Amino acid sequence: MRALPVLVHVSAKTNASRSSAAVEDYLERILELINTKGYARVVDIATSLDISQASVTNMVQRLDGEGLLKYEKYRGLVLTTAGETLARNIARRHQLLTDFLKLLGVDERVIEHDVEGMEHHISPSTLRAIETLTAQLKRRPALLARLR
Amino acid sequence: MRALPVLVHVSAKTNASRSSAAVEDYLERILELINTKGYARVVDIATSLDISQASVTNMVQRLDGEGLLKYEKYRGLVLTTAGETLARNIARRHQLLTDFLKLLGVDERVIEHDVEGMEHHISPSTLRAIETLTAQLKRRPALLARLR
DNA sequence: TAACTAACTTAGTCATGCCTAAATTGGAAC
DNA sequence: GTTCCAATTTAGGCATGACTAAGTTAGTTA
Ligand SMILES: [Mn+2]
Ligand SMILES: [Mn+2]
Ligand SMILES: [Mn+2]
Ligand SMILES: [Mn+2]
Repeated sequence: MRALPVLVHVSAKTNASRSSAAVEDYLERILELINTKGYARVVDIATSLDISQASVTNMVQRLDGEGLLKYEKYRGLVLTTAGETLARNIARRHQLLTDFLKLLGVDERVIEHDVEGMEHHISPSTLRAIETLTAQLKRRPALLARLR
Repeated sequence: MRALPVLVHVSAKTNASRSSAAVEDYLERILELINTKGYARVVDIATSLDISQASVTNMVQRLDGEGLLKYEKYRGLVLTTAGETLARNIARRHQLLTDFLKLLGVDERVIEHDVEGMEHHISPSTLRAIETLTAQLKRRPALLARLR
């Protein structure tokens, strides 16, 4: 009689590891479209992200495969709970960074650009730190004035 | 007699456009190695960035092609003026972000990780804003204490 | 000086994401 | 019910940047 395997699951199913910046950008924009238009069609996502429709179709199918949204060919899509959680999370980072840089007086266009990249590299503890700082700064007009 | 071409140079030579995060990481590390060990060999860069030697050789040849460093096969490399400028620039962003997050009391390991990603998305004006903020915060111990 | 070997390069492959061009689909208009 | 066409999907490519495996090089050592 042979010994039973000790480890049955080494890793459940190539666990959703870490989301890439691209995945976060798609999810964030999809949630935003759903919140403002009520739905997110391939053409909307493509226009909004300035990416070809073909690329969007491709990514949407991939996100479906990863369980971040449910997609029906030629029809439409809805975020799953997992997808919406990720979307809200990246949206929060985007918003916080934007608020923070606005407080510092950085130009809107630059903020847009920089935040779009930085948001993908903010750990929870860094997020909290900047959140706290932002809150404190907001009640110190004197200091804020000196920052510009 | 045919008409002469009107546009000889549409774009000098696919100008060094914008450096990728990878290029910046390589240049930053190369400069750091040169400053601490006096030279940067392929094996050093590979170990330091935790990337295979083959990948480093590949990138080093590419950076040579882009005029960011001079490379002699099997021998060694030196940064060009353009390469060193870029290297110092990314190093500065890295340092500033690190200082800033340290001030906020973020854990060293987290800082390392986040800065390594964020540093590639900081425009000059955002850099200046955080620089100013950091300087002001440094002379406000009371406020800093409240941030932790 | 001949052998050894760490460092290096080359060759071939892969994943991620993006593109254009060429079908396909399905709802709206006639 | 057909036709039309915008939206969508598929097919085929390309750039970036990483990997492993298989050579090559050159400096050290015996
Ligand atoms: Mn983004
Ligand atoms: Mn965003
Ligand atoms: Mn980096
Ligand atoms: Mn760095």
